[in-house]
Amino acid sequence: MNEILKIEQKWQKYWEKHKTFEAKTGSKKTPYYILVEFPYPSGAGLHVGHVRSYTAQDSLARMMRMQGYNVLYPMGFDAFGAPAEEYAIKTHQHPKIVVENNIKVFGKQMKSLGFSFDWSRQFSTTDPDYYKWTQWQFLQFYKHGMAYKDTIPVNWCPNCKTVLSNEDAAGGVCERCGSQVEQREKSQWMLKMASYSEDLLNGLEDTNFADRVKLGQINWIGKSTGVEVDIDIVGGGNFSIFTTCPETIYGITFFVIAPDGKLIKELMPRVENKEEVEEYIKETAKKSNMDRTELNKGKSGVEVKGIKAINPVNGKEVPVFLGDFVLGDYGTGAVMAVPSHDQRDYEYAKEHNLEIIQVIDCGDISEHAIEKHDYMGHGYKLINSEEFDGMTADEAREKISDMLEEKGYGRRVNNYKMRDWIFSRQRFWGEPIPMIYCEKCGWQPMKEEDLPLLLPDVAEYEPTDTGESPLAKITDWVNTTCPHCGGPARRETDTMPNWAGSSWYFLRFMDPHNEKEFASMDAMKYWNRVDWYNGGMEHTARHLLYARFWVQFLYNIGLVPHKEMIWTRVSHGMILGSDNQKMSKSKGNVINPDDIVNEYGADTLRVYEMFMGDYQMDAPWNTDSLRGCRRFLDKIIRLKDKVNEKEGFTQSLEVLQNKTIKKVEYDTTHMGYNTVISSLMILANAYDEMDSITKEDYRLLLTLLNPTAPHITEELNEQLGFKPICESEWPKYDEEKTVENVKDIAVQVNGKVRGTIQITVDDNEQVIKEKAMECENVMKHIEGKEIVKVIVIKGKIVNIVVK
RNA sequence: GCUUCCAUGGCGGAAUUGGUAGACGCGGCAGACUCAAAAUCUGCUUCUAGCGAUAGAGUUCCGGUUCAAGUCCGGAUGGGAGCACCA
Repeated sequence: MNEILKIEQKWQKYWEKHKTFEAKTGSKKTPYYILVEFPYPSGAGLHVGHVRSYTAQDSLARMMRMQGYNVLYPMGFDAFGAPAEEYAIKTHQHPKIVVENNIKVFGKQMKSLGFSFDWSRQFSTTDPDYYKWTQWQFLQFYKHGMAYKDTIPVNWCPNCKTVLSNEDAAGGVCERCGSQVEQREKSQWMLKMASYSEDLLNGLEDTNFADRVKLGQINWIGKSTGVEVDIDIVGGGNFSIFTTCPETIYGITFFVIAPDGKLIKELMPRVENKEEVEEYIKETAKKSNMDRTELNKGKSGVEVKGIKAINPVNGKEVPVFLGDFVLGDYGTGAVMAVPSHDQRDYEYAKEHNLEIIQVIDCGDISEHAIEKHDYMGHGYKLINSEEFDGMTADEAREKISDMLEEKGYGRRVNNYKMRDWIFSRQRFWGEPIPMIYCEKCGWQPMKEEDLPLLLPDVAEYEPTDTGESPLAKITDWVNTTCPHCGGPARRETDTMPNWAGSSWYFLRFMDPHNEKEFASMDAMKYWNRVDWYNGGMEHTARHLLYARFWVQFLYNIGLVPHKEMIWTRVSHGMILGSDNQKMSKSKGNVINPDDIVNEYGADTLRVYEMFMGDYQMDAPWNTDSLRGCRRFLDKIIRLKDKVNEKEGFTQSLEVLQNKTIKKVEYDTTHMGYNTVISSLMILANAYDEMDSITKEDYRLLLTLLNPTAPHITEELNEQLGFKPICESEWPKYDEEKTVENVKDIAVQVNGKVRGTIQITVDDNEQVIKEKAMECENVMKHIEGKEIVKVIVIKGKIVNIVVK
């Protein structure tokens, strides 16, 4: 085994010394940018899951370089964030030191696996040279009115002691620690991401993302089309509601407004049951989102007495309720309730004994409401809806919307679930937000020339219960002067979320050492965009969405060449433990890549991870199967003994060789990594059956396997006396030689295989038919029967239909 | 509940996109080499019947389209993922 490690290290040193994988910006070769998500350098080290996607993209990168592309395959580290900070608190080290050490370990591990990264472009998001530009870009957001400070109820994680974005608190649970999130009113920096909803939706058309990735984003953006209707209050005043079902508007029997919204505050002076209403508002505020979902099997709420609202279409006066299922920050914070055709409204009406008016003739609703997708699909007609009676729901939907617009009662609008991006974190280990508060001048941006705003070196970085960042305690750092008036002022003490640095790192890789700009337009135009980006499915609604938003903004202010800078996005499946469970320390099913490299070699691990299954699906670890891959590489080594002195290729292997080149090329570019390996196993088996093979035969196999197993193939290639594979060209196949001259095909009778015949490429349909009829077993099955027709699919199959 | 993906031997998975289902690998069984073990090599390995040629069944289940369905269409069941009182 030591022999293998020696060989692997030898070639790793060779690549490093010869700068084999450094990409030259501006080279005349066709540029191609392959990206894998840069890792968070945790203390646990590299995971076998990293190895899977890095190897897959590495094999693509290595093949394409040999094909003459100028491949950019960079690597860096996303090192801001809570884990490093927590580890630092525990061990009383500065997070900077923790991160530096972890990065060293990760780098060493990656090098031991032979990934062909361009290490000259490496950086960490925590490098001041890098986060200077993250801060600079934040200032651009601010200067273009895209960043603002607002006091809103936000997701607060009591364990991590920080605010979380909606994306990080999906389901009311902290994404990092799993704690239940609380709602707290806090003043936060926000980025106006919601205003990009439509652009982010439309932009997907200019990408080649995998369907499941697109769908994930579409889902999260959550567009719904409907009508906003203005509702007058009896005795003056009004509010608006948003509905996606305007066709049911005649069925309104009450309205429900959000207890956490602004509307109820405005109405308060006119409310007759103030105490009751205020009590309900207080109770709601105490509940987290999760509680709201779980505790309300029944629908809680109180009537807002003294307030009656008017349905504009028929003048009907109905009561107004408070209900915590209505959210203050979605739509208008108020809804019309049509209990006959909405399950939630129905339950609320039952709970509070409210009137139910059926407006769509869809049969009995005494058990439950019949909802939109049912009545629309069935073409049911309207009733109790004045002049719209008798129209189908589909038709009425448009006609009623038209009417609302014509009469000025409302307008068609789109609503989105996606909110603005909560951009403040009350933690130490993040990019400081480069804003200064002055009593006289308010919030002021730092001067760009003063960036980077460095994190101070201090002894304490524990988060605080008060909801203030630990930076707030460092008065030397906090106290500064106002960039506008020069008077005394205080720095913002919150830091950015760790999604900030990763939102544009792929741009920096195009021009990583630029001191004047985050990346030059020339460099970005040369590399054009990320051609192929691999990452986890869990980043679809977060990192990838943030990154697209960030890039679209930069595009709109003229700083990047495309609105979408990422073309293809794919995601790999997880590697599970051998027990089919997610790998975790507590389950004891974690495989450490270092152990595998030491025992079997990096090439074996790489081949195994490519061979283990469908790249896009989860796959369980299996050490026996890994050993099988070691055996395969041993066979490759043994094949060297079969090499003879003859020139050129062996004639009888020609078709298989051409076919294999074609398949390896196609599969490598279509994520069929497992079948790349199996086709090479087939080729190796064919070689093994020969008495001897030529040097060229052998070198072909080594070259095709090289992208996946780069070390051992280089070594064997060198032993044959050839120049290194990584400096050679990829073999070309001849399409004509991928087809056998002679082939066995099946003959079916009535769709059942009854025999096989041998055909040649020259055989015409008539000849094939005759051969099929002469087949002994086929004759038995057609004897005495009437032949209805004979279907001949050239090169594939013959089917004889008989009666 | 909504959205979405998936279902093939003992296991991981192939199937040129409608054309011989089970490639390749793992595991298992039998054999060779060996004093023995490891390694390696050879053969078999979807199920049923048969010594065998062969025949029948078979890609979760039911139905349809087609000369031909793992693949396309409709329905059911089971499982994964995402969102979840979003009006």
